[in-house]
Amino acid sequence: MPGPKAPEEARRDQIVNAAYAVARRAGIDAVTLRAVAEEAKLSHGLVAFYFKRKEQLIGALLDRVLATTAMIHVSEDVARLPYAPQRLGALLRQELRRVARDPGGMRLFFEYWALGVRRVAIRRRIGAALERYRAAFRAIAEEMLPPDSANGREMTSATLAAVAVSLINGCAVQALIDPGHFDTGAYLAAVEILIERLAPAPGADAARAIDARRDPRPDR
Amino acid sequence: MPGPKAPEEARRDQIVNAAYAVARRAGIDAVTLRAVAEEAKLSHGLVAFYFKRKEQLIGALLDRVLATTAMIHVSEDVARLPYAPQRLGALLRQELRRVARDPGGMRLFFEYWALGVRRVAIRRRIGAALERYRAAFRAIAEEMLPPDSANGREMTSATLAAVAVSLINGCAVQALIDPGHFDTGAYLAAVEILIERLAPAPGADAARAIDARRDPRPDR
DNA sequence: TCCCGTATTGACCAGGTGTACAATGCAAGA
DNA sequence: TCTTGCATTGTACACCTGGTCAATACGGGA
Repeated sequence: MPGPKAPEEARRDQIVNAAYAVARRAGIDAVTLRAVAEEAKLSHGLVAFYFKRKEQLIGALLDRVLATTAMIHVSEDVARLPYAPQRLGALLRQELRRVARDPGGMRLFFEYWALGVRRVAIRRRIGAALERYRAAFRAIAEEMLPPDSANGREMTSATLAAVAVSLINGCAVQALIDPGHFDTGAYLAAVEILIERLAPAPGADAARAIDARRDPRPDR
Repeated sequence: MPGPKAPEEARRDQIVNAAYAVARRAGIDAVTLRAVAEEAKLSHGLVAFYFKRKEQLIGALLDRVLATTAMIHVSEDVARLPYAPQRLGALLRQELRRVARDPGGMRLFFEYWALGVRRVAIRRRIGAALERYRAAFRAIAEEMLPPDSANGREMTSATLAAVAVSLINGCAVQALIDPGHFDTGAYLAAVEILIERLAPAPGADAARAIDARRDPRPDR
């Protein structure tokens, strides 16, 4: 099973790496066999040899894009926070920072999103990725909305997770298109206020202190 | 000003209409001079004659897309609502309904958004459209966040408007890619709960009951 | 009726695309 | 050393793109 097919797989990785570089630099439309081949210092014939159809190359590239934009990693520091609203806030803060730090990845994600509108295979994979993304928030949301039905009259963990994902993606849509007119720091502050309003946390200040220690104040 | 340049302008409209139809059916990539010409039952030479550069056709098409997706219309019914939170909720409901009723338009908007990432002219126009879109919400938000600084510690009308726009665009991103796993109705309900939590409207008994429980924020 | 100006057409071009494949290079085994 | 097998190359092809432009169709004055 774990055959030493290293060389062949390494070539494929090299090609996908090159495709990723091209896509970041000039967009998905610019990911042509020849452009990728030049980036990888190979002949375009070889690229076509390893990915029989261009669609396969685009699909392999999508793997990488989703891995870096729609994959959430709950760090130890975040998981240790005792109150769910704190964790939700910390996670939102983490993801919004990622968007601000690596806008290129998010741009690529949206380019694929638009592609997925017409191509079923891509659409399904993006839908699944978003579903996994929501699941990470849903786990936290379940703690925030306990059986106390008066608290969440119609609010379920699923919808709260969807709102959280909306806040991230919606911010990206606005911030990436004109960073000048969009204050991500203020946006994040507003989101945190919303969270407190939804489920006041006893130690909100503690959570802020932790984040402040790691990153002294976002721009202003 | 009302020059009888009707015929020439009518042709351009006809061409843009055809381009819009093609874009809705098959995406922006499919908007080629020949495809548009065929849709309009003209020769591709004529399309190229009226729009010297394809970029101009794409630009004219963007006008139409923005007019139907990033243009907000506050109806009389909504404007008559006495309390700002009510108007905010009604506006969000209206826009989310529009997204659900005409997904094609929103898809095109995002396709252009992705295009704008690389093309400055498009990016600027989309940025401006989003700014106008936010402005509509900002007007309402200003009423919701009066000089009562304790109410909105860091929350300004601008950021609240940005959050509202995020909720719409973020919902579209999730709902359009896999309508099966996304309950827009539940999402809207959650958003309305958030609004009540943020600024309880007189007459919303449930919201008041919750607030009575414990909401006065410990400042700082 | 002819005539003329303009709206319209269709052929043509240069460039770029994905794909196929014969021709090469090359390194390891006999 | 020669041979063999495979990774790699470059060429070729059919198609499509945006753009140009001479040739044409056509409709309304004279």
